[in-house]
Amino acid sequence: MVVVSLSPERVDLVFHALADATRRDIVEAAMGGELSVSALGRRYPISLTAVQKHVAVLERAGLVRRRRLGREQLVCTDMDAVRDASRLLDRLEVLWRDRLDRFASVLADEPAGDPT
Amino acid sequence: MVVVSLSPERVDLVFHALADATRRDIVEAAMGGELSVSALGRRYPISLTAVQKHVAVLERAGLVRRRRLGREQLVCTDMDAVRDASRLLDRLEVLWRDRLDRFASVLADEPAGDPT
DNA sequence: GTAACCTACAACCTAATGGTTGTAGTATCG
DNA sequence: CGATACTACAACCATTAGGTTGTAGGTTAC
Repeated sequence: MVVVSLSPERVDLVFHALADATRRDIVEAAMGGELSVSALGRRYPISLTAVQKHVAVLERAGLVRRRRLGREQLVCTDMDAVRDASRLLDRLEVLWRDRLDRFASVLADEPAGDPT
Repeated sequence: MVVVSLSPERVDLVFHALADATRRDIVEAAMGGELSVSALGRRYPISLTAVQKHVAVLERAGLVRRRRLGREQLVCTDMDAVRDASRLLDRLEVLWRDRLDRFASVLADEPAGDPT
Protein backbone atom coordinates (compact mmCIF):
# COMPACT_ATOMS: atom_id res chain seq x y z
CA MET A 1 0.00 0.00 0.00
CA VAL A 2 1.30 3.43 -0.91
CA VAL A 3 1.23 5.91 1.94
CA VAL A 4 0.08 9.34 0.89
CA SER A 5 2.06 11.83 2.94
CA LEU A 6 1.43 15.35 1.79
CA SER A 7 2.28 18.15 4.17
CA PRO A 8 -0.72 20.08 5.47
CA GLU A 9 0.49 23.20 3.65
CA ARG A 10 0.57 21.26 0.42
CA VAL A 11 -2.94 19.95 1.07
CA ASP A 12 -4.07 23.54 1.58
CA LEU A 13 -2.64 24.45 -1.79
CA VAL A 14 -4.18 21.47 -3.55
CA PHE A 15 -7.70 22.02 -2.27
CA HIS A 16 -7.47 25.74 -2.76
CA ALA A 17 -6.37 25.16 -6.33
CA LEU A 18 -9.37 22.92 -6.94
CA ALA A 19 -11.79 25.43 -5.42
CA ASP A 20 -12.24 27.29 -8.71
CA ALA A 21 -14.21 26.11 -11.73
CA THR A 22 -11.75 27.59 -14.25
CA ARG A 23 -8.83 25.85 -12.60
CA ARG A 24 -10.65 22.54 -12.42
CA ASP A 25 -11.37 22.90 -16.12
CA ILE A 26 -7.70 23.60 -16.82
CA VAL A 27 -6.74 20.45 -14.93
CA GLU A 28 -9.18 18.50 -17.08
CA ALA A 29 -8.11 20.15 -20.33
CA ALA A 30 -4.42 19.70 -19.63
CA MET A 31 -4.62 15.98 -18.98
CA GLY A 32 -3.34 15.54 -22.51
CA GLY A 33 -0.34 17.70 -21.72
CA GLU A 34 -0.15 19.43 -25.07
CA LEU A 35 -1.91 22.72 -24.43
CA SER A 36 0.02 25.97 -24.31
CA VAL A 37 -0.93 28.72 -21.88
CA SER A 38 -2.23 30.90 -24.69
CA ALA A 39 -4.27 27.98 -26.08
CA LEU A 40 -5.81 27.64 -22.65
CA GLY A 41 -6.39 31.38 -22.63
CA ARG A 42 -8.63 31.11 -25.69
CA ARG A 43 -10.97 28.81 -23.79
CA TYR A 44 -12.00 31.35 -21.17
CA PRO A 45 -13.51 34.85 -21.30
CA ILE A 46 -10.80 36.29 -19.10
CA SER A 47 -7.47 37.90 -19.77
CA LEU A 48 -4.40 35.81 -20.51
CA THR A 49 -2.77 37.16 -17.38
CA ALA A 50 -5.62 35.75 -15.31
CA VAL A 51 -5.12 32.35 -16.96
CA GLN A 52 -1.39 32.55 -16.27
CA LYS A 53 -2.20 33.16 -12.61
CA HIS A 54 -4.53 30.18 -12.52
CA VAL A 55 -1.85 27.98 -14.02
CA ALA A 56 0.64 29.31 -11.46
CA VAL A 57 -1.75 28.39 -8.63
CA LEU A 58 -2.12 24.88 -10.05
CA GLU A 59 1.63 24.60 -10.42
CA ARG A 60 2.32 25.67 -6.83
CA ALA A 61 -0.12 22.95 -5.75
CA GLY A 62 1.75 20.43 -7.88
CA LEU A 63 -1.36 19.56 -9.87
CA VAL A 64 0.22 20.72 -13.11
CA ARG A 65 3.68 20.97 -14.62
CA ARG A 66 4.97 23.23 -17.37
CA ARG A 67 7.63 22.60 -19.89
CA ARG A 68 8.97 25.03 -22.43
CA LEU A 69 8.73 24.10 -26.08
CA GLY A 70 10.08 26.82 -28.33
CA ARG A 71 8.20 29.98 -27.55
CA GLU A 72 5.31 28.05 -26.01
CA GLN A 73 4.77 26.88 -22.45
CA LEU A 74 3.02 23.50 -22.49
CA VAL A 75 0.87 22.66 -19.49
CA CYS A 76 0.49 19.09 -18.31
CA THR A 77 -1.69 17.75 -15.48
CA ASP A 78 0.05 15.53 -12.93
CA MET A 79 -2.42 12.69 -12.48
CA ASP A 80 -0.52 11.35 -9.48
CA ALA A 81 -1.27 14.57 -7.62
CA VAL A 82 -4.96 14.23 -8.48
CA ARG A 83 -4.88 10.68 -7.16
CA ASP A 84 -3.20 11.83 -3.94
CA ALA A 85 -5.92 14.40 -3.36
CA SER A 86 -8.59 11.80 -3.92
CA ARG A 87 -6.92 9.47 -1.42
CA LEU A 88 -6.87 12.18 1.21
CA LEU A 89 -10.65 12.10 1.20
CA ASP A 90 -10.76 8.33 1.05
CA ARG A 91 -8.67 8.34 4.21
CA LEU A 92 -11.42 10.24 6.01
CA GLU A 93 -13.92 7.60 5.00
CA VAL A 94 -11.65 4.83 6.25
CA LEU A 95 -11.26 6.66 9.55
CA TRP A 96 -15.01 6.90 9.76
CA ARG A 97 -15.53 3.22 9.04
CA ASP A 98 -12.93 2.28 11.68
CA ARG A 99 -14.78 4.27 14.29
CA LEU A 100 -18.05 2.64 13.37
CA ASP A 101 -16.43 -0.79 13.64
CA ARG A 102 -14.94 -0.02 17.03
CA PHE A 103 -18.28 1.25 18.22
CA ALA A 104 -20.00 -1.86 16.94
CA SER A 105 -17.51 -4.14 18.70
CA VAL A 106 -18.05 -2.34 21.99
CA LEU A 107 -21.75 -2.95 21.60
CA ALA A 108 -21.07 -6.62 20.88
CA ASP A 109 -18.88 -7.05 23.98
CA GLU A 110 -21.43 -5.49 26.28
CA PRO A 111 -24.83 -6.55 24.98
CA ALA A 112 -26.90 -4.97 27.77
CA GLY A 113 -26.24 -3.54 31.18
CA ASP A 114 -23.42 -2.21 33.30
CA PRO A 115 -19.87 -3.46 32.40
CA THR A 116 -18.56 -3.29 36.00
CA MET B 1 -24.16 3.46 -10.15
CA VAL B 2 -24.89 6.61 -8.26
CA VAL B 3 -24.40 9.77 -10.26
CA VAL B 4 -22.71 12.51 -8.30
CA SER B 5 -24.23 15.76 -9.51
CA LEU B 6 -23.03 18.67 -7.47
CA SER B 7 -23.37 22.11 -8.98
CA PRO B 8 -20.07 23.81 -9.80
CA GLU B 9 -20.79 26.46 -7.18
CA ARG B 10 -21.25 23.74 -4.59
CA VAL B 11 -17.98 22.13 -5.66
CA ASP B 12 -16.26 25.49 -5.19
CA LEU B 13 -17.63 25.65 -1.65
CA VAL B 14 -16.61 22.09 -0.82
CA PHE B 15 -13.02 22.42 -1.98
CA HIS B 16 -12.67 25.84 -0.48
CA ALA B 17 -13.93 24.47 2.82
CA LEU B 18 -11.33 21.71 2.71
CA ALA B 19 -8.50 24.12 1.91
CA ASP B 20 -7.83 24.90 5.55
CA ALA B 21 -6.16 22.66 8.11
CA THR B 22 -8.40 23.75 10.98
CA ARG B 23 -11.52 23.02 8.98
CA ARG B 24 -10.24 19.62 7.87
CA ASP B 25 -9.58 18.86 11.52
CA ILE B 26 -13.10 19.91 12.45
CA VAL B 27 -14.49 17.59 9.77
CA GLU B 28 -12.46 14.76 11.27
CA ALA B 29 -13.32 15.61 14.87
CA ALA B 30 -17.02 15.96 14.14
CA MET B 31 -17.40 12.58 12.50
CA GLY B 32 -18.81 11.38 15.81
CA GLY B 33 -21.41 14.13 15.68
CA GLU B 34 -21.43 14.93 19.38
CA LEU B 35 -19.12 17.93 19.64
CA SER B 36 -20.49 21.34 20.48
CA VAL B 37 -19.06 24.47 18.88
CA SER B 38 -17.48 25.55 22.16
CA ALA B 39 -15.95 22.09 22.63
CA LEU B 40 -14.41 22.45 19.20
CA GLY B 41 -13.26 25.92 20.20
CA ARG B 42 -11.16 24.48 23.02
CA ARG B 43 -9.17 22.44 20.50
CA TYR B 44 -7.69 25.41 18.66
CA PRO B 45 -5.69 28.45 19.69
CA ILE B 46 -8.08 30.87 18.04
CA SER B 47 -11.15 32.74 19.20
CA LEU B 48 -14.52 31.02 19.39
CA THR B 49 -15.84 33.42 16.79
CA ALA B 50 -13.20 32.19 14.38
CA VAL B 51 -14.26 28.59 15.03
CA GLN B 52 -17.88 29.55 14.50
CA LYS B 53 -16.93 31.00 11.13
CA HIS B 54 -15.07 27.83 10.17
CA VAL B 55 -18.11 25.75 11.08
CA ALA B 56 -20.29 28.11 9.04
CA VAL B 57 -18.03 27.63 6.01
CA LEU B 58 -18.24 23.86 6.40
CA GLU B 59 -21.99 24.08 6.79
CA ARG B 60 -22.42 26.19 3.64
CA ALA B 61 -20.43 23.53 1.81
CA GLY B 62 -22.74 20.86 3.20
CA LEU B 63 -19.85 18.98 4.80
CA VAL B 64 -21.29 19.44 8.26
CA ARG B 65 -24.68 19.82 9.88
CA ARG B 66 -25.67 21.43 13.15
CA ARG B 67 -28.46 20.58 15.53
CA ARG B 68 -29.41 22.40 18.65
CA LEU B 69 -29.42 20.51 21.92
CA GLY B 70 -30.32 22.71 24.83
CA ARG B 71 -27.91 25.58 24.87
CA GLU B 72 -25.39 23.71 22.79
CA GLN B 73 -24.99 23.47 19.04
CA LEU B 74 -23.83 19.96 18.13
CA VAL B 75 -21.76 19.66 14.95
CA CYS B 76 -21.92 16.52 12.84
CA THR B 77 -19.94 15.68 9.71
CA ASP B 78 -21.95 14.55 6.68
CA MET B 79 -19.98 11.58 5.41
CA ASP B 80 -22.02 11.45 2.22
CA ALA B 81 -20.70 14.88 1.29
CA VAL B 82 -17.13 13.73 1.94
CA ARG B 83 -17.75 10.74 -0.29
CA ASP B 84 -19.15 12.99 -3.03
CA ALA B 85 -16.04 15.16 -2.93
CA SER B 86 -13.84 12.11 -3.17
CA ARG B 87 -15.81 10.87 -6.18
CA LEU B 88 -15.34 14.18 -7.95
CA LEU B 89 -11.62 13.50 -8.05
CA ASP B 90 -12.14 9.86 -8.96
CA ARG B 91 -14.13 11.08 -11.94
CA LEU B 92 -11.07 12.94 -13.22
CA GLU B 93 -9.05 9.77 -13.04
CA VAL B 94 -11.71 7.86 -14.95
CA LEU B 95 -11.74 10.56 -17.62
CA TRP B 96 -8.00 10.26 -17.85
CA ARG B 97 -8.09 6.49 -18.17
CA ASP B 98 -10.75 6.75 -20.90
CA ARG B 99 -8.55 9.06 -22.91
CA LEU B 100 -5.60 6.75 -22.60
CA ASP B 101 -7.77 3.84 -23.73
CA ARG B 102 -9.06 5.73 -26.73
CA PHE B 103 -5.55 6.77 -27.63
CA ALA B 104 -4.37 3.18 -27.33
CA SER B 105 -7.18 1.91 -29.58
CA VAL B 106 -6.31 4.45 -32.24
CA LEU B 107 -2.77 3.18 -32.18
CA ALA B 108 -4.06 -0.39 -32.49
CA ASP B 109 -6.29 0.43 -35.51
CA GLU B 110 -3.51 2.18 -37.36
CA PRO B 111 -0.33 0.30 -36.53
CA ALA B 112 1.93 2.21 -38.90
CA GLY B 113 1.40 4.55 -41.80
CA ASP B 114 -1.25 6.78 -43.32
CA PRO B 115 -4.92 5.67 -42.75
CA THR B 116 -6.21 7.04 -46.09
C1' DG C 1 -33.54 35.36 40.35
C1' DT C 2 -28.73 35.53 39.33
C1' DA C 3 -24.62 33.84 37.75
C1' DA C 4 -22.29 31.11 34.43
C1' DC C 5 -22.22 29.14 29.94
C1' DC C 6 -23.00 28.61 24.94
C1' DT C 7 -24.03 30.93 20.98
C1' DA C 8 -24.89 34.81 17.65
C1' DC C 9 -23.67 38.81 15.34
C1' DA C 10 -21.85 43.43 14.16
C1' DA C 11 -17.74 46.07 13.34
C1' DC C 12 -13.23 46.28 12.26
C1' DC C 13 -8.44 45.06 10.49
C1' DT C 14 -4.95 42.86 7.47
C1' DA C 15 -3.67 39.88 3.96
C1' DA C 16 -4.75 37.14 0.06
C1' DT C 17 -7.69 36.34 -4.34
C1' DG C 18 -9.06 37.13 -8.82
C1' DG C 19 -9.31 40.20 -12.00
C1' DT C 20 -7.63 44.16 -14.98
C1' DT C 21 -4.14 47.04 -18.08
C1' DG C 22 0.31 48.19 -19.52
C1' DT C 23 5.08 47.29 -20.55
C1' DA C 24 8.76 44.39 -21.95
C1' DG C 25 11.47 40.06 -23.02
C1' DT C 26 12.05 36.13 -26.13
C1' DA C 27 11.07 33.02 -30.22
C1' DT C 28 9.41 32.10 -34.69
C1' DC C 29 8.23 33.48 -39.35
C1' DG C 30 8.75 36.08 -43.79
C1' DC D 1 15.93 42.82 -40.22
C1' DG D 2 10.94 43.66 -38.89
C1' DA D 3 6.54 41.82 -37.58
C1' DT D 4 4.03 38.65 -34.99
C1' DA D 5 3.06 35.42 -31.34
C1' DC D 6 3.81 33.64 -26.64
C1' DT D 7 5.09 34.65 -22.21
C1' DA D 8 6.43 37.34 -18.01
C1' DC D 9 5.82 40.72 -14.68
C1' DA D 10 4.64 45.07 -12.26
C1' DA D 11 0.98 47.95 -10.65
C1' DC D 12 -3.47 48.58 -9.47
C1' DC D 13 -8.40 47.64 -7.88
C1' DA D 14 -12.48 45.32 -5.63
C1' DT D 15 -13.85 41.56 -3.02
C1' DT D 16 -13.28 37.86 0.10
C1' DA D 17 -10.92 35.32 3.96
C1' DG D 18 -9.51 34.77 8.41
C1' DG D 19 -8.81 36.78 12.36
C1' DT D 20 -9.88 39.98 16.36
C1' DT D 21 -12.98 42.42 20.14
C1' DG D 22 -17.25 43.75 21.97
C1' DT D 23 -22.12 43.35 22.80
C1' DA D 24 -26.27 40.78 23.39
C1' DG D 25 -29.66 36.73 23.57
C1' DG D 26 -31.06 32.22 25.32
C1' DT D 27 -30.25 28.05 28.64
C1' DT D 28 -28.82 25.70 32.45
C1' DA D 29 -27.35 25.49 37.26
C1' DC D 30 -27.46 27.19 41.93
